[in-house]
Amino acid sequence: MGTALNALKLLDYFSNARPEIGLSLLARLSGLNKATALRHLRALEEFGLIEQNPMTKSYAIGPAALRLAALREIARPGIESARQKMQAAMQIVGESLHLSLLEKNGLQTTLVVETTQHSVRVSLDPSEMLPLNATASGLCMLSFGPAHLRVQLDQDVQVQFTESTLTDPKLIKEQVAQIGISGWANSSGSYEDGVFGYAAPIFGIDQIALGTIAIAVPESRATSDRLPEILSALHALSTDMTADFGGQLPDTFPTEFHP
Amino acid sequence: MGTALNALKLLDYFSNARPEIGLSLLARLSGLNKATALRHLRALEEFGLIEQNPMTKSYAIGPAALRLAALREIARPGIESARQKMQAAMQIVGESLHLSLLEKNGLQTTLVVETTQHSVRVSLDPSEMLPLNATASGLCMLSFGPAHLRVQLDQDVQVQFTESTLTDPKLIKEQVAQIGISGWANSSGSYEDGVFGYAAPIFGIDQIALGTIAIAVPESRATSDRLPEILSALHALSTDMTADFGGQLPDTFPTEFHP
DNA sequence: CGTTATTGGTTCAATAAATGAACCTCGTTA
DNA sequence: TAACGAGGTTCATTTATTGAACCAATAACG
Repeated sequence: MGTALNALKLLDYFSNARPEIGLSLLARLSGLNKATALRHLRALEEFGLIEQNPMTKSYAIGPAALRLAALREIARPGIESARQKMQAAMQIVGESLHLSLLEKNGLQTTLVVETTQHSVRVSLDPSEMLPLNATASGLCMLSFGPAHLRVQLDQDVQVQFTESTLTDPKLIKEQVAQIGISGWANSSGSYEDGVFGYAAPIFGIDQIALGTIAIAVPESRATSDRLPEILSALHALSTDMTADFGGQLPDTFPTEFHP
Repeated sequence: MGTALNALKLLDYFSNARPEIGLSLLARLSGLNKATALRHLRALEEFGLIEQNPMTKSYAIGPAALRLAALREIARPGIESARQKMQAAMQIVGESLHLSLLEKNGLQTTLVVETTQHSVRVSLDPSEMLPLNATASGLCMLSFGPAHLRVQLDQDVQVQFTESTLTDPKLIKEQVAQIGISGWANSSGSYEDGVFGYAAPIFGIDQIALGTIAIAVPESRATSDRLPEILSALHALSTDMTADFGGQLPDTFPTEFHP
């Protein structure tokens, strides 16, 4: 049921690591028949969501994506000013930032601003779904997001990404409780080795987190003396962006973050 | 033929003026049966390209648009730096800018940067297709774009938008020839009364324009003393953005724009 | 107030559209 | 040159899409 949806799902196979995909590979990845995949691609191409490289014959996301994003910005403003705030914060902190929003299927990285100040940087994939148990953003979301996320915690099996990934629901809940008090979350290589993350919530009108803002730092620069700077930037972004999205901070939310 | 495409076409009814649409209206606009429209909307919603406002029950473009735009930026970089350049130019010139790219169906406004310096400003709709005969961008595209556009000029009927819209193919061709020499195009209320436009081409690797960059000025500020400033900004954007998009200026392209 | 339109959404038989195995052609590789 | 995998096509079979009528709920109206 849902031909249109099946066609759209092809778009999910494009990612940072694989921005262009050929017909055969895409058919294999999606499990669809080549003919079906091709017909879907043609439909998407006609709309502009897919573009075929005339030389390589490979397919990539098309220009219509940009138009729709602009339209989205009109319907639900916030991203544009978020981008600017993140860019400004990036200049000060000198690290990559990413904004993630809670969507139907999970926590989606929506906006990435990479640092221009270091060649060793954390590079995030905007097509990625963030695991709640293994990332600072995810833990933050568990702590400040809708209750059903915490309920599901006991049901779902938590994936182990690295040695330091938390998978025991009990340990995760302890972390989450701690984050509820401090207001910010951090992760030390629990998703990817060598990547430290610091995240803070962005609240909706109902004082429940609708997304997170996070700073990702490579291990080599994740020294404790940089923490105050990072936390101060994070707190400012958290409060400012909550306001931008028309949300409201809970009364119990700390007025500043402490290490 | 093409269910997926029909579903996607629903997205085309969203615009600056109508960012949220209810089921019945959308069915009427698209000519689809309500049941069909609903099924399509549900499919799009599941993918995240559509989002339903739980209060008003109206539909709007969803968050997946942003994710796809980010993916597009990876596959075909350029927009992000284009945005920054346009923002910088906006600060200097103090007027709204828009980038339009030639897509399958015509010239699409892809990126809009509105001026923050004046309350009277030109506000563009990113979902709009620009008519080639009535806008500075369109004329510019006719002049520097692929040859088939000029061929079609004789076949298609040119729409008259205002009193000063050019509709005679002969007159249009004269204009286009002139633009080919000067390098930039302008329009004086030929699309919308009271809006002056100035546009310059952005070239692809084949030295054929793949898009245009334009500055839109309300009539009240479109005085001749501001022209040098506008043209200088336009020329810089034209050459810089051609480079950003991996393109090449034709050898005959002027090194600066003259009134 | 009762009436009338209009909204979002559902149902189900009729039908039109999607599907997939096999096939074709062409460029690479062994 | 033979084998392979690439992109793409064909067409009988099957499956999902379609749309008129219908329902419940809300808004508009005399």
